[in-house]
Amino acid sequence: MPELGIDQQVSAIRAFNRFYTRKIGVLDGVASQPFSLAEARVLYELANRQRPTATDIRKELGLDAGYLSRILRNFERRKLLRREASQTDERQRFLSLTAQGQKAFAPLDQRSSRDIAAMLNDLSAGEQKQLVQAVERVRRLLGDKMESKAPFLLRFHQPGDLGWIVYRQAILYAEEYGWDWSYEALAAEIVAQFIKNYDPKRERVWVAEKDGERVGAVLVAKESDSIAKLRLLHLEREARGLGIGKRLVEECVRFARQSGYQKMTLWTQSILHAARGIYKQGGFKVVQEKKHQSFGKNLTAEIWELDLKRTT
Amino acid sequence: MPELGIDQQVSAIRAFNRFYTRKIGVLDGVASQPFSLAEARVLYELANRQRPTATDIRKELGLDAGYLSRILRNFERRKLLRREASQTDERQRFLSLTAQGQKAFAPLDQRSSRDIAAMLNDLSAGEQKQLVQAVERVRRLLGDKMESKAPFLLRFHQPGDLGWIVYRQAILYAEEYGWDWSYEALAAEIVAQFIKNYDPKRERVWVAEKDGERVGAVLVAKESDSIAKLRLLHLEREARGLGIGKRLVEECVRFARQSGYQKMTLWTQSILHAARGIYKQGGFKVVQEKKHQSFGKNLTAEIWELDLKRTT
DNA sequence: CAATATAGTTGACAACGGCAACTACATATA
DNA sequence: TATATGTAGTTGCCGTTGTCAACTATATTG
Repeated sequence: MPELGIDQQVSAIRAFNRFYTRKIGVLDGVASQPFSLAEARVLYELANRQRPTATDIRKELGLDAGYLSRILRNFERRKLLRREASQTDERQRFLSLTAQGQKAFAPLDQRSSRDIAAMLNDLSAGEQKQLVQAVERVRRLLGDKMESKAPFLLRFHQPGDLGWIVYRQAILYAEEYGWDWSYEALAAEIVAQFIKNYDPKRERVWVAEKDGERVGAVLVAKESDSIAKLRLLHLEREARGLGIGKRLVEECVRFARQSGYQKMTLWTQSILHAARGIYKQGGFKVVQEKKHQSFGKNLTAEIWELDLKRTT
Repeated sequence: MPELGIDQQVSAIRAFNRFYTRKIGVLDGVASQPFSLAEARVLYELANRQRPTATDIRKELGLDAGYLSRILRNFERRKLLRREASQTDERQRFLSLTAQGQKAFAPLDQRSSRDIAAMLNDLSAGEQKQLVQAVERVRRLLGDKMESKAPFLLRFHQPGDLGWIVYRQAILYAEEYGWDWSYEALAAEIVAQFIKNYDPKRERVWVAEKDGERVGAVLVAKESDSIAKLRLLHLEREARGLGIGKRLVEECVRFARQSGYQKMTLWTQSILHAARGIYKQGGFKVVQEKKHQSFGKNLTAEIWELDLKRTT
């Protein structure tokens, strides 16, 4: 990939800022007639909070206190706003929209939604999804802690998932541990064998998704009639520490029990600390260790096992 | 994937707009002291165009003509701006920054760059790349025709590329033709075999990138000492029609000739019209056809060949 | 209790920015 | 060639937006 220098990155971001500033300007439709931009923003806050104080809004929007005071007085005069004195602090007053205020906000809100819907409508379904994912990625990268509605979701596999697993594992282990292409070969081989002999009743893939993007996966393969093998567990960096790995392994164990296996086994490397922690937590025990040279590094391989008959 | 309704998409975009508006506000540092927002924007345009007229700027920024006129007069009074009468049209005057104007613009520009650089600096290298890619994707989706500096770029393979090929092919053919998971099995198998027996001198992978993202790939595998096999050619939808497929195949043919193969062969399906067109253009000929049932569909497979000794 | 901080208000005032009338030149039409 | 229409840019008018600082009233701190 042609590495971009920091300057090029900066100018890419600046270009985006100019572009998007204009885009938003167009979407705002030169501010919604009866309200100035600042008023519209205040209105939005009033509509989307429960009984804020003036200071809450001032801090959120970074407005001048005097200016805000006048905007609010104006709203009150127009009977859009109600102010109720606080019991605990007589300086502050709780703000809320009146029914009339709600009514005034609605079209403004709808217009904005309609404009955006129209914009989305020019895109195909796939592009829409890409757009939403891209903007959410930007927000997440720039540190907006979005309370993702669902923290994460597990599902069975879909077309492309197994290729994705090879793709991501190869990159992850190359970046983090410097493993060479032979690891990708191994992963591809495992996946190819898995699909070719796929037994839906006794084998399964789980993919973890967060905000619509794949963030991890694992698969259970049949080693023998009584032994299940857990393979290719991995989590994307941004999804670690959320308990997703634990859930994936738990699902595997549950499935293996249900499918009548006696034992579950897995093969891993001693340096994969995060994964090891998860296995340990899941009740697996190391039963064998072996130094070897693979993937361009000196490694210590480990075989772990879990007895599925015992209820831990 | 949990399909988002249009409403959820709209609200995701709106949330982003609010978030990003604030972000840009912060980056602008409450407008750069000696200039108002509008002035700063005008200054930016003046600095980044060669001899625009007032109307050019007015249209670009959507400013009121009177307002702009005053801003420009103000700049001229401050000796930041030079206006030269046009020969061809005596109504208009060409605008350009004086040396002093450049000097006034520089810190403003630097500040903006510095702020963005600082923001980027809080991210890891990988995250920076993701951010740039995400904003560029947004721009592209929203129809900003960015003259991508390089239309596209071909490179050899890196970790993850082969997994990526399986991943994307499986999804593409599932979406476009409804092929089932057995195609993914085949692709994974091909890739696994390819890596396992990889012969750097006589085998090769090309990946096409556009704006830093993979958009297509192909590989040349050794069928026998004298026969090369072209495999797994594909292009992402957004990269079609740009001549990338043609380039990929040309590279394959060139490489195969250079590596001493006598003949190049490939296997494809009659319904893959786009790919077929590229093969035909590359001089390949169909030498065999066969109906078969695979990937959950009734298909007609074709074997194509190209004699590498003839110079077409 | 005095000192200090916080919530919110008010007046003064500079700047922003939209509108419309206007000049000067250019282009189309007959 | 005369006339109409269009475009580039300027100017005055004027309401709106938004900043600053002074001020009141209540809370908090030590």
